[in-house]
Amino acid sequence: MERRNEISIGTLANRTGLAVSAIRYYETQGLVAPERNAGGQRRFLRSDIRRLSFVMIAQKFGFTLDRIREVMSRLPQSRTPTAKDWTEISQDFRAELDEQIQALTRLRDKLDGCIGCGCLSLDRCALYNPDDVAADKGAGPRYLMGDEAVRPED
Amino acid sequence: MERRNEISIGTLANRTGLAVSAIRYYETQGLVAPERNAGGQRRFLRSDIRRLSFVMIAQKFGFTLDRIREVMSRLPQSRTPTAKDWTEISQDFRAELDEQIQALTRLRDKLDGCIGCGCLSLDRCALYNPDDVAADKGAGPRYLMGDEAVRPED
DNA sequence: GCTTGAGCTAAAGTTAGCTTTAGGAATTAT
DNA sequence: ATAATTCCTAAAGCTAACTTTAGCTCAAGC
Repeated sequence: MERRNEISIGTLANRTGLAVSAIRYYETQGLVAPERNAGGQRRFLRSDIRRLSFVMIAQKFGFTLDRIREVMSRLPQSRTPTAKDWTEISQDFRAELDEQIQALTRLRDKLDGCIGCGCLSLDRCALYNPDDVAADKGAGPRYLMGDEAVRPED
Repeated sequence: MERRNEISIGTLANRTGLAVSAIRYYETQGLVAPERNAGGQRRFLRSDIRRLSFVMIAQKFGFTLDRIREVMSRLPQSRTPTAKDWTEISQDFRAELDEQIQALTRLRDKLDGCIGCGCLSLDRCALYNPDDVAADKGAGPRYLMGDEAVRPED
């Protein structure tokens, strides 16, 4: 039975458009924390619809689930988050999003310079500098170029 | 022996900062196509330094290896690419990059509206519309919200 | 001419973000 | 009361972009 203010995973899936499997996965990642009923089935709160909507929006912005969990951890634990609570953490994202846009724009402007000069591979190229976009999750140094031996005809 | 204009995988790795294993992987993905010497070892051209530099730059912009291979396939096959060739395909990227920046900016502006109204989860929310950033590689519908049952206190 | 470093292949492992599968158990509908 | 849904867990699979490992060969230096 779905009691007032309690919903099943299927209902939550329908409301959010997420797959049931995705919601279960989000639980393992600490993004929602449903209770269980007598039969062991998950019982979510209606406010979890908003919670997962927030997750989906943040993902559209390119944030990782880890980062999203971090930001959401700033929501009050003791009570159901209000509209104001959501607004506040949204502003955090807004700031990061701005940075990301700016980083991408800077990179684009550098590329413009390189298109002009046609080098694209010499170590004096502006793209050489790693003052870049986002965090590269991969391992290793990954620096660009350093190709002093390339001659014009290469 | 490294003959004039032929370099080993190790040399290429040093010049680009890439790991040897990454270069081998790029070969499987059709991003470079080295020849082999008598002993079966890869022999790259010096111009491959520029090729891989281009790959690295494009990756910074967030392009997938598949997309990069596609764009690079427009380079001349019959001769070593000139600076002008590189400039031309760079402009393709430049255009896509612009679109991406604009999409992100639009999304940010929508978020601004939502921060203002504090809804963040109602189906009249601007973030509901999927005129979005990039292609979502994942499967499934993935629409946002549609949460008519959420009441103010949720 | 032999030791050591560089290279080779094939296969398995890694992270993120999920989905799919298999085999049961709980709910809901009739 | 029984059939049809829905849900459960655990484990394996998937894509991207690589790395790691194992076991072996090649090439370069002394």
